[in-house]
Amino acid sequence: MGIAERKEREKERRKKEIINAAEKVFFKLGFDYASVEKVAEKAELSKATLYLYFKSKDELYFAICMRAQEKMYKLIDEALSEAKNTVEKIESLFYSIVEFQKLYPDYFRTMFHFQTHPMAIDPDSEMAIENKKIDQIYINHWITLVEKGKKEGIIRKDLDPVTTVLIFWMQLSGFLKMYSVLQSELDKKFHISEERLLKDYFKIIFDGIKTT
Amino acid sequence: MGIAERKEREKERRKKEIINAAEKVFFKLGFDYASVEKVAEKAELSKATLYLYFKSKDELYFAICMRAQEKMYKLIDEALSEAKNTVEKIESLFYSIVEFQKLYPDYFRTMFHFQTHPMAIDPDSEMAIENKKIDQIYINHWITLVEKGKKEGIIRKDLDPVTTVLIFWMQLSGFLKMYSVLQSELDKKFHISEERLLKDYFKIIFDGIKTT
DNA sequence: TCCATTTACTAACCATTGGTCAGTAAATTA
DNA sequence: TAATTTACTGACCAATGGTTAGTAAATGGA
Repeated sequence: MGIAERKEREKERRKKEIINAAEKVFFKLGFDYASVEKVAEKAELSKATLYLYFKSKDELYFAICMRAQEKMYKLIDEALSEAKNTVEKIESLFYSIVEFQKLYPDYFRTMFHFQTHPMAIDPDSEMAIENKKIDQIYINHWITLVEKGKKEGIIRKDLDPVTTVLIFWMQLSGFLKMYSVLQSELDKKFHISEERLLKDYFKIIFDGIKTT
Repeated sequence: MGIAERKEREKERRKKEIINAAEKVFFKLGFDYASVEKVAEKAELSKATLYLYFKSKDELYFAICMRAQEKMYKLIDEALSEAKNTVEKIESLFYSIVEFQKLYPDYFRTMFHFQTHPMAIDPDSEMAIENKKIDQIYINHWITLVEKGKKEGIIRKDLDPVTTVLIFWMQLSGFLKMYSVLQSELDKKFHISEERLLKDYFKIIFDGIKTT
């Protein structure tokens, strides 16, 4: 039955084309000001057709979030694989997330917006489950990294690994969100260079986590 | 000319009544799902009347932000006035902002949303100028606090005060935003208590800033 | 007191939005 | 060739942020 498979492939391709168009529109206008109609135009389809492939504007947005997640974790994997020891691994985890925001500011913005805005995504949908699973894998990965750091005497003994990872993530993504907003006026308004800010931030975080 | 003054007072009162109504609606539904029509209903006025007092939905929202700012700075002032020395002052600055999010989660949400979403507010409007001025006063206040901390040997010499204050604010407000989102699932999903999280966060920040 | 003007307000409207549905033309199947 | 399924769309709906033309009452001057 080659036809069914071809149709399946074509359906997937169309879906990707729609996400490509959505990316362009959402990145340009942001979630609030982007319209489904504009995405449809960019995809050269009618709006009604988009709703055959995605249940809602939120779900369309979520599809982009999944691409963002993929990009970020890929970047992290690359950085971690190059690190020689636990210290380097923890440090490069930090830097690769910073790098993610710098390389793909639109993807970062999309991800953060999703994390901080309650959206009407079916939590039992295939996409949502896949998304959560991948997150969980990485979180566990980082927790073992912190545990290793504690054993090796790199990280303070009085810090709980789960709590530390959570704080690390909350604070870093929150910081980067603020960073992405302020970035343009950093020099003009505060006379601070980007490098200086990131360097000092790094110092503050790590000398807090490290054993002294 | 008592009439003009009475009219002026009544205008101000009406404006406050509208902000009160707006607060209720925005807090309940969030910026995106709140409608100007609903605010008008709550204020027992027509929508068109609201637009005589506020240029746009964004400006209405901004009025609530200013109340939020007021509340926060008031809380900070109280905490700082009770602190006995520089260490206590810096610590209580941290805690009072945390306290602000806990006491007035809606105001915090409003403030953060405004800070991270580009809004169509006239930057030359009276409100916007007033807002920026107050911010500037407090930022300068904190910078001198960090400078004092450096002189007294409490804060590391290699940190630039301006950068440090900026990092402190970006990271803390970002962290609290994530905290407000995750709060409800903290125990369920990560088996972490709020106190533990905040305590460890405090530890991580401060042992990074302090001289060792 | 009478009349012109200003003030405070609104009903009705507009363009745009996210989302729906009845229907169609082409591909597939039997 | 006829029936069915697939992929798609035009036209519609309710709700939204924002505007406009107009009204009724309060005010001020004669």
